[in-house]
Amino acid sequence: MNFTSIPTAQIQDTMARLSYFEGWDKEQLARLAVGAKQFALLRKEKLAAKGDRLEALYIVVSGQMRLFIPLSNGAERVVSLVERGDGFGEPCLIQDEPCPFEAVAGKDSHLIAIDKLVYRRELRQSQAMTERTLNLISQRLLHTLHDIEICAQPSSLQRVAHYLVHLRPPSLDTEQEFRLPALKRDIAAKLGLSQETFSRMLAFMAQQGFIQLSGSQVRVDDWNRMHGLAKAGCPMEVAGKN
Amino acid sequence: MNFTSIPTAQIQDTMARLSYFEGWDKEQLARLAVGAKQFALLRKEKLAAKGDRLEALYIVVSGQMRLFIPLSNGAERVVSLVERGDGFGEPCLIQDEPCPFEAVAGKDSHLIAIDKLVYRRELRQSQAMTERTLNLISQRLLHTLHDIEICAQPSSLQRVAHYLVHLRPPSLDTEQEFRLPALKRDIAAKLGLSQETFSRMLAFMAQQGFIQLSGSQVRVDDWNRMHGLAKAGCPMEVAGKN
DNA sequence: CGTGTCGTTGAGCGCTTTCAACCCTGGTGG
DNA sequence: CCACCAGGGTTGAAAGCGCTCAACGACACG
Repeated sequence: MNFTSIPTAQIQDTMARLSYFEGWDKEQLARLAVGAKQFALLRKEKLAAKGDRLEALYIVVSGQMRLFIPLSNGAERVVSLVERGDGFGEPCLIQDEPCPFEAVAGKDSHLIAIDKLVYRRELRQSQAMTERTLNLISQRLLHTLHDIEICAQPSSLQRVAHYLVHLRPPSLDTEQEFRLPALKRDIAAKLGLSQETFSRMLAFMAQQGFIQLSGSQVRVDDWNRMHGLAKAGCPMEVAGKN
Repeated sequence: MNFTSIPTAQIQDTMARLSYFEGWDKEQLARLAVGAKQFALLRKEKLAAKGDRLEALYIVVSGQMRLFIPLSNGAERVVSLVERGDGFGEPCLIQDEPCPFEAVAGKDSHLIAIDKLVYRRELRQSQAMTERTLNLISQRLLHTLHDIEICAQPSSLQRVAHYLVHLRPPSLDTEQEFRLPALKRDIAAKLGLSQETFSRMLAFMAQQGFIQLSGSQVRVDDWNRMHGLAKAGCPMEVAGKN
């Protein structure tokens, strides 16, 4: 964890450019920046272990953080992949509870750490900030429920189909080609699948003409058919010849 | 859905006795009670479908609500079992998003519905209420993450063990006997297991001396051994004779 | 050209599900 | 008092799906 000593004013400046703080008061940011630190993490470097007491709110400035629950068989269940402009740790700080996941850098990253006490003090004193945070956490809870919905799908094929469908939102009316937002391994771990199964399902969908894929580029020609896959329990039929 | 026309004052009175509103201002409750309705639900009666726009915050006065995600194979993935004094729907109201689950009465129940507009107005105007709600939702997010952790366990035996361990909190230092907090069917659906598998795992744990059970009464003699089960990937070994 | 990371493919096993029948309990009405 | 029924739960047998292990391929980097 490489602390590059950076003046508060510059940290505040960086914060102002992050989507996390979009629309926040300038004075609010100034107060939050007090005692905040910026630092770098190397790929695979661990920031927090499951059960740790977090001492700060973390915001990703660049890179990516993998939040996951370590499993007894050595595997991981990815809970969230935090990209630039997003943060994590609010519920732990607010409730003073141990961290429910492990936080490891997925790439070389830069983060900002906002001191826990400062954070809580500001939260207590600013209605606007409390509201924003409530919105944020509500959003995140809904998002988590949606993740659960995906993982609850009875077959792995449906899980992947559901995931792809959920990946559409950014106006893919004309552009139906996109790239997977993370390593396939991590996506698999988020869907509760092994890397191998995820690969096989993608291959199957390609072979059946649901998608075309090269590397992490994916093209979906017919979203309706994809929706069908997500809902219908097509039992991965003979797949021999159609 | 049987609306028993009840005066606002009496609803406010009922609210004051619910743990959900513990410590809230009396005036706050009075304002929230305006436009609130109390009603009864019969066992299995549906209150909201997945995708519905909720028009109220719901608080359970008696009975139990099952919140679940319906699956394509007709099964359900229980997300939460809401008992007396708890509520649901806040994130949907706050974010104005469709309901991510289905809400059905698990038993004959009585609920209070607090009008969406009233709720949001009060939330906007009261720092205290925003804070409380933020705490509530944070708590719920952490709880949901823990549920994910349980469901992520690689074997069903570990899932059940984890679940039982998590059921301990209420000072079971002396009293290590308790009863399951819901129908086994619903617990199974919350663990992402079929009813049959859940039954088998309990039977196995009983046969191996991890627990004693009669009906929904469970006694755990050695919590350490149970912890062991939850973490170690004991692959349901031969179980023949020890 | 070696090394590390990411991903694909193949073969085999075993757990979980599914479908089925059966048991048990409590309530109801003749 | 007992027959009957509905709901909840248990148990058995069979089948399939996803995991594990392992080897291989592709690609980037130094």
